[in-house]
This record gives sequence, C-alpha cells and structure tokens, in this order.
Amino acid sequence: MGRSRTKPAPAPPVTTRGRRTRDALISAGREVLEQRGWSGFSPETVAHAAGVSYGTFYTYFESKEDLLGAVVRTVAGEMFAASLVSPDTANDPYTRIVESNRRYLRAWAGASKVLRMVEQAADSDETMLALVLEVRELYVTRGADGLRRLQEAGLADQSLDPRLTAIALGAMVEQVAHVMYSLREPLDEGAVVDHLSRLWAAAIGLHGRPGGLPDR
Amino acid sequence: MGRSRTKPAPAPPVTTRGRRTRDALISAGREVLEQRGWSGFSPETVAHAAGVSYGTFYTYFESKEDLLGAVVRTVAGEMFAASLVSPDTANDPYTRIVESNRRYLRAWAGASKVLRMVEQAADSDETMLALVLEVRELYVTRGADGLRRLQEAGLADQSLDPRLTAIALGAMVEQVAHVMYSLREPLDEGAVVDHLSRLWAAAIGLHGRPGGLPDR
Amino acid sequence: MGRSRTKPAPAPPVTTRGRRTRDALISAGREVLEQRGWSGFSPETVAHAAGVSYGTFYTYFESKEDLLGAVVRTVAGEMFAASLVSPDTANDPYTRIVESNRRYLRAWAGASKVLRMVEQAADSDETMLALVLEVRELYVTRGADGLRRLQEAGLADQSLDPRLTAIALGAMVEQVAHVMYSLREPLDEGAVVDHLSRLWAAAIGLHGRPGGLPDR
Amino acid sequence: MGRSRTKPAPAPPVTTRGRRTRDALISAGREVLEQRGWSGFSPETVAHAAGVSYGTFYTYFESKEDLLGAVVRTVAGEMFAASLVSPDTANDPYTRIVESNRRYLRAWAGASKVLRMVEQAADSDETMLALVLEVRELYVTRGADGLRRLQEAGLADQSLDPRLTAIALGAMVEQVAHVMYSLREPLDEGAVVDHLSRLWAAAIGLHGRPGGLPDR
DNA sequence: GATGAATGAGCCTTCATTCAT
DNA sequence: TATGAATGAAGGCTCATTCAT
Repeated sequence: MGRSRTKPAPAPPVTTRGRRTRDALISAGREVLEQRGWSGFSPETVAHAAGVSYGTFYTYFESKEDLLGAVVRTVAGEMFAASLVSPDTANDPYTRIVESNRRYLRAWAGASKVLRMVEQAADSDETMLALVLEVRELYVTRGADGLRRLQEAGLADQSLDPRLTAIALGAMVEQVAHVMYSLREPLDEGAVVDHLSRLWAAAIGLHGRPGGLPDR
Repeated sequence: MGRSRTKPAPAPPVTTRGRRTRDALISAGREVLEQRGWSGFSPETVAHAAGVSYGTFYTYFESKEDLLGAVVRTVAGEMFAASLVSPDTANDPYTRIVESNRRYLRAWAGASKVLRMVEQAADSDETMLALVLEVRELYVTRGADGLRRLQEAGLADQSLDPRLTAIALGAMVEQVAHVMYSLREPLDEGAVVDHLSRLWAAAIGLHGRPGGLPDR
Repeated sequence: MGRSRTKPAPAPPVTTRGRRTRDALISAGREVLEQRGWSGFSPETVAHAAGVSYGTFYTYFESKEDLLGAVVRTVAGEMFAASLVSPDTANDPYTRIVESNRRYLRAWAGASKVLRMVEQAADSDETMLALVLEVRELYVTRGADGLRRLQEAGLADQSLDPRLTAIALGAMVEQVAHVMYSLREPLDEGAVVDHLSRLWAAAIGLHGRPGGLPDR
Repeated sequence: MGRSRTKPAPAPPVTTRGRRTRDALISAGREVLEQRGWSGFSPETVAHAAGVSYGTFYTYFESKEDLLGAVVRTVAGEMFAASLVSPDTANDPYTRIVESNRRYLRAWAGASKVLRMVEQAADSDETMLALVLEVRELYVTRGADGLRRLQEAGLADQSLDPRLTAIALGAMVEQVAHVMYSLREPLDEGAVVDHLSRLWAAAIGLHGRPGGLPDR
C-alpha cells in the first residue's frame, strides 16, 4: 500500500523524566550552538552533551532543525523578556530609550550567536527563514508601537512610518551589537549605549520636554 | 584558524585560457553564492555554472574555502573601487546623504550576501575575516570623515563621536539591506532610502539650510 | 535562499569505463537480490559486490530503488525476449502455446526472485508499484493480442474478453512458476508445461483443427 | 532458520484482561498488515492500533516476527474453517465452481496479503513457511478431490492429473486475487469471477449437461 | 590543462528492542 | 501488567576531494 502519512511529530513528554530530558536537550543544544556553531550542531553532539544516548534525540525532536527551532524560541523568549523595559522604570521617553537599548545590547550578547545561526540555516530551509522573521517581527512590532504612541502624544516626528522606522532603528542596534560582540570591534559599552540612544532619539525627532534632547 | 596542511597550492595560471577559466570560476562562484547561498555553494555547482568540467575546479582552487577567499577579495576590491568614486553629485549635504544611502544599499545588496558567507565558512579563516573588517573599516572611516566635515562646518551635532556614529548609522543601512534583500522583508526600496536618509540626517542633527531638514 | 530544485538524476556515463561500472553495478545488484533478497540489497553490499567503492553507487543511481528499477528493466527485458516464441516456430497454435509456456517457465526461474522483490518494495513505494504494473502490462498485452488473433481467425472462444483472459491465464503460469521454483513444490517440469498448455488451450476453447485438442 | 536465542518467551496471558490485550494486538497486527503492508508493520504502529501503549507489545510477543506468526496462524485457522463449510449450494458443477471461485477470491483478498508477508519476513522462518504451504495444500487437495469426483462421474477431462490441475487453476485464482487486490489492477469483480469460472470449467472440459457449458 | 569517474568519511535518521517506574 | 522513555546498531545518502585518462 504505500506510505503516505507524514511523520508524526514527537509528542510532548508526559512524565517528569521526559520533560527533564527534553529540557536538557534544548539547553545542550544552545550550548553546542554557541560553542561550536551551526556546523558542529549535530544530533549526536547535542545528545552527547545532554548526557543521553543517540536515539533519544529523536524521541523529542523530529530533526535537528526542529531542535534549533526550540532553542531559538527559548532564546528569543528570554531576550524579549530581558529587553522589555518594565513600565515603571521611568516616564521619561528618553530614559526609556536608553534603558531599552542597554538591555537589548546585553541580551544580544547572549543570544546573537544563536540567532545568527538560524539565519545560516535559513539559507537552506524556508522554515528557518520563517522562524527568523517571526522573532524579528516581535521586535519590530514592539518598536513600531512605541513610536506610534510617541507620535500620538506629539512627542515624535509624525511624518515617519512607524514600521519602517522601527525596522531601521532596530537594525541599527542589532547590527552594532553584532559588530561589537561577534566581530569584536573594541567599543566601550557605555559610549555605545549613549550614542545609540541619542541617535535613536534624534532620528525620531524626540522632544520630550521643551528644549528637546538632553543637554550634553 | 587558517590553512596549515602541505598541499601543492594550485599555481596561478600562466596561459590566457587558464586565466579566463579561473575568472569564470570566480564569477560563477559569486553568482552561486548570491543566488543559492553558502549551502548551495559546491565545487560541482560552481564548475557547472562556469561551464567547465567537474575536476577543473581543483586545477585552480585548493578548496571551496579557497574560492570563497577569491570571491571575497573580488567583491572587496569592487567595493573599494566604488567607494573612491568621488560623488560630486551635489553640494547639499542632505542630497549627498540620500545619494550615499542609495548607493550603499545597492552595493551592499550583492556584497553583503557574500560577506556574510565568510562568517559561515567552516573554520572562519582569520584572513578572510580581516578582509571583511577591512571593507567595513573603509566605509566607517569614510562615514566618520563625512560627519566630521559637517560638524566642522557647524552643520551637524558636534557632541557626537564621529566614528561611533558612523558605525551605528552604517550598521543601520547594512542591516536594513540584509533584512530587505536576504531575509526578503518586502519593503519598497524608494521608501526605505527616504526613511534611512531622513533618520540619518535627523540623527546627526543635520541642518543644512535655514529651516533644517527638507520639508515633508 | 532555499533549496528547491529536485536532485539531478545522475547523468548516464560518457566514457567506456563509466558504462562498464554502471553495468557492473546492475549485474551485481541482480546477484545480490537473488542471493540475499530485498533486505540484503543495500548500496553498500551492491557496491562491494561490484568491486567499486561506496560512493560510486551514487554516481550512477539516485537511490537503491533507482538501481532496483534498472535491474528489473534488464531482467524483464531478458525475460520478455526469452519468452517470445519466434514466429517461424510453428504455425500450429497449440504448439505455440506449449512453446510459449515452456519458455515462460524457464525464464521465470531466473527472474522470479527479482520480480517478487519489486512487489515487496512496491508496498512502501508507489514508483515500484508502477514498475511492476509496467512489466506485467507487457505480458498482458502480448497475451491479449495473441488471443484476439485466434478469436478473429475463429480458432478461439469469441465470448472471452481478451484482456481479462490474458490476465487470468498469465497469472496461472506465473504463480505456478513461483510455486515450483520459489516455494519448491516438487513438480516435474515437463508435466507442468504439458498441463499448463492443455489447460490454457482448453480454457480458451482452442480448436486448431477438426477434432480440437491433440489426442491424449 | 527458526528461533534459537535464549530469551524468556512471553508466557501466555493468564488473566482475562491479558488475553484480551493479546487478541487485540493480533487483530490490530492483521489490520496493519493488510492496510499498510509489511513495511508499515512496526510494534509501535500495531500497539497504537490496538490502543495499548508502546512497550506492552513485548509483554506478549518476543518480536515482530513472533506476532506475524500469530497473525498467520489466525488467518490460516480461519481459512481452514472456511474450507470446511460444506457448500451444498447446488448440485450443478458449474454453479459450484462459480460459487467456489467467488468465495476463494474473497477469502484470498484478505489472506493473501498476510500470507505473502511471510515471504518477506526478514529470515523467512521455516515454520511459518510450512504453515503457508499447509494452507495452500488444503486448497489444492480440496480442488484435486473435486476434480477427481467430476472425472469419475464422467463430467471432466479424464486425462488431466487432478493434483497438477488443481495447483494450476488454484494458482490462477490466487494470483488474480493478488493482482486485483494488492497490485490494484482495476478489474470488475463480477466479470473476474465470471471469467475465472468459465476458464476453469472449460479448462477441465466440464460438460455438466448435454450441451456443455452454459450458453453465453 | 581538462575531464569525469572514484572515493569514503561523515551525517541524519529509523526502528526493533530493553528498561525503569 | 502497563507505560513510555532510552538505547544504539544499522542504513541511506551527500559531498569535498583525489585520480586515472
């Protein structure tokens, strides 16, 4: 008769033991990814690093891409949470931008390797591309929403397209983080946060109070 | 990491025909890299695209990394050359920014794909990484110089560090190009150039004429 | 960018050496199939039996199924040729039936194992099923044509559907061959040919001359 | 070949619940075998189809071959039973042939799939093969006996060897069933039964009443 | 120099079976 | 007994590189 069903995606673990093993694989996957890169990221390596046997990998993941997806979602979740400026930080928009950039940069330091891996995997796998875009969209949307609120409050240049602007300024921060942490351009973190924030604020025409940007 | 095994490195071609074949391979390699990504970049594919037979590849290149090096060097050379084109396009700073961003975006579209590959190459060869950084440095320096001139002319925010600012704004354009061309975020090129330019100008506090930025 | 083309089917060999290797693989494949069955039929085994290295297999065949296809076509071709009763054998229809059955049975002795393998492979691969049907169709068509000619000459029962009849009587011979040669039911080949032929002739109501079937 | 390793063969279940589970596995195994073929016949699939958990399989069966054996024995048992049904349907020989072929075809449709699997089982267990041959023998004997009676009654060609003829005509029906149900040659069941019966009757020279075969 | 066949380590994945709970 | 996680040998296939012609 001919096989035609698609391979059943591994069911989520039911027992505690199972959940623990799955978590161990995800976290081992992340470590392997950060330490050996995408080319060293094999089911075998990851299973070994997680202290389980070879085939156990496939008890929980359909393929190495599947695990990558899980790792990315974890990392992205952490990063998104970490970079979220808690609402009560300050009411001052500029301070919020500074805080946001500082956190983003820090979060990136941990996550950048993983996220760039996905882009590498993306060139041979449309699913990965979707994953990259999905994570990015999170940030873009948040950035665009923030800008829109400022515009509505009359605090930012209203002629800017929120989405496009969020993409561009987000790109700036992301790529600076990459240059600094992955390509190891020796930059002072404080100075970078300061500049990114001022450029960002000026770019959107932020004028939080009479007199505009903070004095230098 | 770098190469260290002893293997007769292919001698540079002596005959015209040889040089032509080698060039064909490089240019085919670049096309393949841009169109199919690193994962589609195999000696076979490249040889086929260059219209030569399978084994000929190794007459000219030691390995696929070797060819990548040659491609990167070519692309870098082109970008160096392009950057020398004195664009006496206009005296108006804003127009120059627009023009510069437009060119940069275009140039980067093709080059960024290739340059990003370097980071993927199995054992990222330090030499090639250095080459990439060198290309980046070129643009950073140019950007920093431009900003410095504007500052000296009193046309831009003098409290900004030229280099840091150039890095950040360059990163913005580079990453937007990547997002648009490699990750295929569907953006209108005209709108992108417009926004990048306005953000850039506002970020550095450009006020070229009485009244500042162009009216919208 | 994403891989989307289908794997290029291996090109047919250009050199003599290539053709020889390919033939060696096909013939080794056949031997392996006959001696170790479908479960022992692995690229590795076949390559080894052909005296070539592991990867060479994939220079000529896309997959093990691909080789199976080639083997089957070879075997089927041989068998079809072998079982073809040359036109000048006899003019007498009954003699032709006897001759045809004798040849079919003999040919089957060599080919049956291979052909049953395909049916085994067919249960997990639609392509194989098509192959089985393709080979079978050859025989069915030939049988049906033969019967139709007899009917038109008024020598056979005209109320029989040629195709259905050919399927049924072909099935009889094929399965008897299988029972005899593969399940090793101890039967006398001469007696079998004799009976198959008489049953066949009587079944279609053959009356070649006044008096009908040969006297016993 | 047969089993020879030492492993605690699962003891037959003692409790009612155990027996029920075992039966469920056998019947699920048969379904899976018929619907998905030998390649779809895995302990996991069968356990799932039986509604029990994964590992329970090995509580009752030593291996998948072990289950196959149980299934074959069940099917064989059914066929034995079916063959005992004295079909005093009609006294007319031709009608009996028709009826017999109809039943045979139906019975074989389900059974042949299972019985053919035996030939595929990794190391075709001699025991099971014997079982298959035994089932076949049953039908051959019955067919031969029937023919002998007709011959003695002067209703069939007396020069035919009963056993050989039964083998050949049984092979015809069996193989047609296989072609139709497993290889899915699209044939009309009614037409098939009709043709098989007429061919069978004509083959043995059946002349049940003055005038011979039924008019068409 | 050019050609295309040959090589084989390495990788991903499957699945029958065992084991701890 | 039942469960579902764990195991790891085995197998198919890829692809960068080498080699004979």
